[in-house]
Amino acid sequence: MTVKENLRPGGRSARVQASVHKAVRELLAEMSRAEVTIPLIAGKAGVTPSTIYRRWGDLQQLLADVAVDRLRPDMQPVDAGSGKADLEAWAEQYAEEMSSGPGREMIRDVLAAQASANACKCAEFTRQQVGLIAERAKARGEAFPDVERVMDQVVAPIMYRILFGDVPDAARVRDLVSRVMGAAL
Amino acid sequence: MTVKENLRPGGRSARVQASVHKAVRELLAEMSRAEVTIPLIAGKAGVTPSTIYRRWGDLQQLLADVAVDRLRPDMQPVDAGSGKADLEAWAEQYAEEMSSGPGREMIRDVLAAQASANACKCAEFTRQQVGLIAERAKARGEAFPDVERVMDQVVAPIMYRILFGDVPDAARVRDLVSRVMGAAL
DNA sequence: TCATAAAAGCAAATTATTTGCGTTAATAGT
DNA sequence: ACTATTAACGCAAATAATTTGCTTTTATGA
Repeated sequence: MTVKENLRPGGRSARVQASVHKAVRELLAEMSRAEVTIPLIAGKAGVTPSTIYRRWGDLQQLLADVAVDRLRPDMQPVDAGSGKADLEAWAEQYAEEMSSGPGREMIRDVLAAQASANACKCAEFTRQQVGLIAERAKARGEAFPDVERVMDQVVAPIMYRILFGDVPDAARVRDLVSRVMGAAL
Repeated sequence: MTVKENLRPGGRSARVQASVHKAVRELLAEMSRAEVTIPLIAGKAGVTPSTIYRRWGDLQQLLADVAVDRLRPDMQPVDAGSGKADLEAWAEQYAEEMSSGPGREMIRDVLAAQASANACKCAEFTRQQVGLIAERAKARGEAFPDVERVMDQVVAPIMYRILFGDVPDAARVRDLVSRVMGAAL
C-alpha cells in the first residue's frame, strides 16, 4: 500500500509513522542533512531500520514525506483589506519562508524524491492559498486574476529564483504582484 | 579542490572525469536511476570507487555534475525572423526538452545536489540563450523585453509546472510568450 | 473469539562507503 | 633534461548501510 492513506488514528502504523516523522524533524534540527541516516532515525524513533526501508524505500522518500507535511500551510492568508494587499502580503511571506534555509531544504527534499506526488501536493497547497485570496476578493466584488495566472506570474518566478540561484527580495515580489494585478484590471 | 576547474586537457584528472561521465551517461541510458550505483559506474569507467567518492563525494553530486553538462545548450536559438517568433520557437523547444523524461531527470539531479552551483549554471545557460534572442531582436531594431522579465514570465512558469506536476503544452507556452511580448511593446 | 492479513522485529547476508597507505603521474624549479 | 613536489589514483581493510527471509505482533472483520 501507499504510505499514509487510510491510517486509523490510533493504529500501529500511524504510531510508527508519527514517531519516525518526529525523529526526522528532531534530527534535522540538530544536525546537517548529510549526517542523517536511516539507522539513526530508526534508533531515535524506536523502530528497526528495516521497517523504514520497507515503508519508505529510501531516505530521499522519507525526507520528502516529512517535508511535504511541514510545507502544508498552517493558516489562512491574512486579510489585508484588498485582493492586491492580500496577495502582496501572502507572496512576501511565501517568498521569505521558502527561501529560508529550512524552506529551501524542504523544497529540495520534495523535488529530489522519485515520486512526483509530493511535489504536486505542494503546488496544490499553494494553489489553494491563492484560491482563498481570490475568492475573498471576488466576494468583496473586486476583480482578481485567474489562479493559474497568479501561479505563472507570481509563484513560479519566486520559486524559480529560489531554486536556481538568487533569492527574490521583497521589492521584486511586490513588483510581480503589481504586474499580475495590473493585467487583471 | 573543486571538480573540473583548471583541468589540463590531456591530464590524468581530465581522462578520469571523461570516462566517469561517459560511464554515467551510458548506464543512465540502459537502466533506471535507482539501479545506478557508484561501484557500478566505477567498474564501467575503469576506476576504483574510492576515486569517485573522493572526487565527487556521493552519487548525487556526480549525477548533478553529469546533468549540468548535458543541459548545456549545444546550439544557438534558431532565427525565426522576429524576436517574438524566435522566443516562441525557443520556448517551445525548451519546454519540450525539459519536460521529457530525461530532461526532468537531469533537472532533478541538478536540484537534488547539495551544492547549488550547478543549478545556478543551468539558469545561466538559459539566461544566455534568452540574451542572444534579445540581442538579435535589438539589432533588428525591435523592442524586446528585459531578459529578467522573460525569465520571470516565460522560463519560470514552464519550469515550475514541469517540476511541480503538470507539463505545459505548446499552447500555454505560446500564451506566456505573447503575454511578455505584449507587455514590452 | 478466532481467523486473516498487514506491518513490525530480528538477524544474517549483501552491498556501499570510508579510510590509511603505497604508487603513479603531472608540474614547477633548477 | 632532471629531479623534487604534490595532487590524484589504486588497493584493501574496516565500517556502515541496505536487503531479505523468517518469525512475531497487532489490527480488523467474520
